[in-house]
This record gives sequence, structure tokens and C-alpha cells, in this order.
Amino acid sequence: MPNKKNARTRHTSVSQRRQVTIIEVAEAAGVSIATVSRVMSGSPSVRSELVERVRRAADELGYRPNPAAQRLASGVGDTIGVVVPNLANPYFYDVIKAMNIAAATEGYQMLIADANEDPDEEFDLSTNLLRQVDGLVLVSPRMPAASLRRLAQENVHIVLVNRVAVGVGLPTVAVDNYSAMVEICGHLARLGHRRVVYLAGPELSWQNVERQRAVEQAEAFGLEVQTVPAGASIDTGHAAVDRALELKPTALVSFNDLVAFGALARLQELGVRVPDDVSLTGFDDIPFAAYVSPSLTTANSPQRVLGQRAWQVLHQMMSGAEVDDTPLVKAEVVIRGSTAAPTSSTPDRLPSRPAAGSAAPSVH
Amino acid sequence: MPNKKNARTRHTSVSQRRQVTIIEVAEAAGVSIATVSRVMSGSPSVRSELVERVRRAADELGYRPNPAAQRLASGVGDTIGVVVPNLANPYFYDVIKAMNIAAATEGYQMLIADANEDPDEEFDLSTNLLRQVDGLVLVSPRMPAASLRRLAQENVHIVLVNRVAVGVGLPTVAVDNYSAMVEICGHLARLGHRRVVYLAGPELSWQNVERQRAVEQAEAFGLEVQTVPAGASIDTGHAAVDRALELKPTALVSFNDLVAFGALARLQELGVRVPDDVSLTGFDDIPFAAYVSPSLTTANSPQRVLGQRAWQVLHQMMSGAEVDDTPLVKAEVVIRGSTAAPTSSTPDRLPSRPAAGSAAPSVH
DNA sequence: GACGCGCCGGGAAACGTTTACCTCTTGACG
DNA sequence: CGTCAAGAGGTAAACGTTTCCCGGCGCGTC
Repeated sequence: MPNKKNARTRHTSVSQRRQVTIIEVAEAAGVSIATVSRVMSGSPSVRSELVERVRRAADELGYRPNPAAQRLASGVGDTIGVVVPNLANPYFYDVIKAMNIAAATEGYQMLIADANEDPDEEFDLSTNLLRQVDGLVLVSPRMPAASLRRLAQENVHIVLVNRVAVGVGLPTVAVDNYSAMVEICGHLARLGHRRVVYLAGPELSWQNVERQRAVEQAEAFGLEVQTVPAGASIDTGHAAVDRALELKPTALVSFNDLVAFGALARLQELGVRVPDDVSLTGFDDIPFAAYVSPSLTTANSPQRVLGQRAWQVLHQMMSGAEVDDTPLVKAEVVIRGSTAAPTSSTPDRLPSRPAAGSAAPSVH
Repeated sequence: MPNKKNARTRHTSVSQRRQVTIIEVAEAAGVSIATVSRVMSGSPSVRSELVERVRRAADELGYRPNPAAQRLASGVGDTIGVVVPNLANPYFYDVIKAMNIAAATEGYQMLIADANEDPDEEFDLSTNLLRQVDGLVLVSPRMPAASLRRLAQENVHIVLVNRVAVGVGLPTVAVDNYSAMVEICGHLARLGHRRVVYLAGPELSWQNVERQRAVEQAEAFGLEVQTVPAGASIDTGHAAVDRALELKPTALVSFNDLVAFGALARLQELGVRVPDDVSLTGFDDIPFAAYVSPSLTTANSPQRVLGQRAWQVLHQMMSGAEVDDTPLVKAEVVIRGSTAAPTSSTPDRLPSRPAAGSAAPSVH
């Protein structure tokens, strides 16, 4: 048995100390397990002397109740599930974080699942989670309304974040995407933009539908709008730019900040200046939107508020309370450096950087 | 009973359909519950005819095993726990995401806890999680070695990410912070920097200790190093700049990218140009480091690799296998726009912009 | 001084699985 | 033709709680 050249330290099996159960505590304290259970759950109907004795016994033995047994016996637990389309998107983290803080305060934990932008996986994950949590939060779910409806019939409390689904009967907490996007378009129109390309998000995303609807509505402002699919991430935003530029826009309206970042990177690679040659907007105002260069004009989607409200609503439901239907949360447009008036009349994207004057040759 | 002015839609209680249990399936299929259990867990010792019958019955009834009962009876589950210092730090996103993908492939779920940079909370959360998961991943834990040792004695498999703790006996997956930071310092020294301030991370962070050790070692390069505490987030980085500038450095070496972002913002507020007046470096290379302006010189800490390896190691432990001690993962230094040679000889940080005017008041 | 009512606390039945153990059947082999 | 082994599947005992139900006891009331 030649010893391997690779040093291995044996991190072998765990110590097999058996778990301390309620029975041992009961024996140590000289009471019945019922009493121990009562003490642990703070029932008022135990003499304080016994409470004391049980507490001490539990401490000394290092007793900690078995959550699986508790859940099985009582039917309730202390865990909520969260399903998000993509764990790499900072937008969701702020929502999750806020929700987690709120939930943790109340003693709840979070089981998190990443659906990878796949509606089917999303549904499957939700279905699985259903069985082991007391409540479920679906953040920006992409699954069809029919799927949502099926979930709604299950034996769990569910709240939707950033997805308004009519006729499904699930309480919802969402941002007013439409108004904010209209405002962004208004801003661009006022700057004098005419040809705009919308870098569209996931087709099945409600937020995308809303934002796109807003952009298209902006033709009322005299904007000429075209759409190019661009996903929801940096990569996909990056990849969409070339097609978008073929449409010779003066401004790029991105589905979200990530897409805008990707677009920005690609534009810079191409030598297209922002906002000089083309303006660029994002959506969400993730913490980094202020730090890119140029800083991003975007809409501040209040993730914290969403997270908190989502928990609030879920908690109400779990407590059997009637739930207020929360109105859409306003998103505030924040104007930064990535938008400006278009330079020439009919600006053609031309990477060439003529001296200092930037007289781009007019094409088309 | 005046009706409220606020429209409320009653999202009342959940439908009280009782759960379908294994017993009903057994009855429907005309077999014992043992057989159902065997079929569900894919035991080979069941006639295929029965398998078929049970499957059909289960499907028709919509049977899904109760996870709590399974866990209680079998002693194992399909959940791992993850504790991170701060869910809002993008560095962790990719680690978590990679880990989640790997784990999900194997049918495992993730219970996530955010310790809020608090070592005590970290320990408590870990202790809680212990009881309900099959494995635990502690990402960049700040808790003292003694606490880790206590956790190590518990009845669960634990792996540490980015925390090397000797004498604790916990397998570890970590980045070679030291070498990368030495390299960063070398880069600065080569550029001609002499006075450097290290914007230090959390004192209890192993990564900070390593990085700081590297920076201090850089005095061998002729660097004069001073340290200012700066936390791990944008805010704290922002707040630390003023104190750092009092030391009149030509370069700021940040604990991580977030701190660097905060510092950058503050520097810009103060009119201090980067890298002209002062150079700035980060660490981690989070996805946004390339997009700030100036883009950030930093070290690429391979989060994906860490996440994958962490799962790998944990999985090995859970399967009872012996675990390879993984070597430190290399972090690659990536040089971008935020570092340059210091301007004058003995550069007093002077925000003043010689050419274009703007003589900022010299602060002490 | 008996009776009844609250409070406490114990006994034991769930909760829904997994799995050890046992029985029965069937086929092979001597 | 008898014996034995192997395979299939059923019975029931865990797993560790919660909680229903009930008995005992002390005290107030008539």
C-alpha cells in the first residue's frame, strides 16, 4: 500500500455521539416528556420550579429539539422557501436579504432555490419546496399562469414578488415598472432622442412585459421603438448590442442594469461612446449602477421594500390573518451620466473618433 | 361594520386538503406500506409488476412523501446549510451559485443564513442549522477558532471556505490570498509607489489577515505601509478614505472590491483623481470591478471553483469518503485602470488639479 | 365537611416514514 | 421427494416530538 504522494489529512466521519433526546432530559429532570415539551415551548401551565429544573437539565445535557420530529408532530416549522430566477443577479440579493432579515427576526429560516431562468425548473423547485416549508415566496417567477394556479391550490401560503398574475388568486408585491419606464422614455424624448432600441428581458418575465409595454407606449412621445432580445444578465446584454446597433438607435433602453452593464462593455469595446454617441439606461438601480462609468441612468426599484413587504404578507397569511392587497411600489427614476442629448441630427453610430469634434458621417 | 376604504382581496387560508400519505397509496395499490416505501426509494427487490402498480397509484393520488417524516425515520435528508457573513456582498453570489448548481445536480437543497458580519450570530446560526442539515458550509466565517472547534465536534459534516483554521480539523477550500496580494504590492512597487495605505477588512476575517500580512510583508519591496480599518462593504470603504488620506499615501490597497468602490466614490467626491493622484486596488474581481471607472486593478478570486470544490468536499464527507485536502486556489492579479505610477516625487496628496485649476484646500 | 372546579402534569396516541425481522413461496440440488 | 437457499413482501418497531385526554390535588364555596 504505497502512500500517496498527495498529502491527505483524514477528515473522516463525524463523531457518532448520539443525539440527546427529550426523553433523557425528562429523566434527568424527573418529569415526563410532555412537561419537557411544554417547558421548551414556553407553555405557561408549568410550575416555575419545574421549568427551572427542566431548563437546567436541558442545558446540562445540551439538548436541542429535533426539527424534523417537531415538524412532523406539530405540522408546522420555521422555514420559508424562496425561488429566484438567478442567484447571480444582485437585484435579487437585496430582496432576499431584506426578506431574510425580516424573517430571521421572527425566527424563520430561508430555503433558497435558483431556477436558472428556466420556467420548468422553477415550477419543479417550487413544488418540491412546497412540502417542506411553511410559506413560499416566488420572486419574479417566469412560469405560466397555469402553473402558478396549480401551486396556488397546494397546501401552502405563497406570495408573488414582481409578478402580477390575474385570476390566480395569489397575493402580490410588485414594483410599478410601467410608470417608471414611461418616465425613462419621457426623459429620453425630452433630450431629443427619436430612435430607441429596447434591449428586452426574458419574454416570460412580467417585469419585462411591463417595461416593454411602457417603452412601446412611448411612441406617443414621438419615439421610434424597436426591440432586440437581450436576456437578463451581463453576458446576454453584451451579446445583444451588435444587433441593436444595426438599428442605428440614439439610445438603448435596457431591461435591467445588468443588461446595461453588458451593453456598456460591448459599446466601449466597439469604441462607441456613452452617452456621446448613444445614450443608455438601465433599470433596478443595483448598488453598482452609480459606480460604472458613465454612471447609469436607471430606475430605483426598491428591493428592500419589496423584500420586507413580501415577508410581511407571507407572515400575515401564515398567521391566518386576512391579507391586505398591497399597491404597486413606486420606482424612482434616477438620472445619471449615461444619458444625454443625441449629438448630431441623424447620428450614425460610428466608432471612429474624429479629432475632438466627433463629426460622425451620416449614413442612411 | 363599515367597509374599509382600502380594497382588500381576501387571500384567506389555504385549502385544507389533507396530505396524501403512504398508507393511502398502499391501500390503493393493494400492497403494504413497506412496499410502497421500497418502490419510492427504488429498491430492486420488488417485482416490476408491483412497482408499476404502486407508481400508478402514487401518481393518481398525487402522493409526495413527507420530507419531515423521511428525515426523522431515515436520519438523513437532502439539505445543506450555508452561512455567509453578508448576503449583499456580490463576492458570495458566485460562490453560492456555483455551490447551489453543483448541489442541486445531486438533489440537494440549500438553507442559507446571513450572519450580518457578526461572529456571534454566525455561531448561533451555524448551531441551529446543524440540526437540520446533512452538511454545512461556512463561507468566510469570522468566528473564533474555538467556536469552529465546537462546531467541528457536532454530528454534522462541515467545510470551511476561505478560512484556514489550524488545529480545528475541518476541511478547507480557500484562495491563496497571500500570494495574490504580494503580487499586487509588487505591481505597485514597480510603478514607483512608496507610501501605501491598506484599507483593512474585518479583523476576524482570515482573508483579511492573509491580505494584510502580504501587504505588510511588502515593506521588503521598499513600501511604507500603514493600515486603516475599512470593513468589507461599500459604506465602510467610503467612510475610511478620509482617515487614509491623512496618511498621504500614493496608493490605497483595499481589502476587497467593495471597499475599493466605496473608496473610489469618496475619492471622487473629494476631487482626488484615480489613478492620477492616488492609485487604488481591490480584491476578488467581482463582476462589476471591470465596469467602474477607472476599472479596478484587483485579484481574481475564483468563486466558481471555490463553490464547486466546497460542494465536492462536502459531498465526499457526506458519502463517508476520505477527503482530499485541497490546495489553495490561485488568485490571478488583473491589472486595470485604477493603478498607475505616482505623479510627482514626494506626492503630497493634493487634490489640486494643477493644469485645469481647482486648487482644493489642503487638508491636514 | 362534602362537592366541584382549576391547575398541573403524566400517559399515550398521533405524525408519516424507513427498515429490521420474519414468513412464505419457489426453485435448485442431492 | 426432501431439504435448503434465495427472493418478495408483510408486520411492526423505531425515529423524536406535540398534544389530547384524563386523573389528582388544592382551594373556594355552600
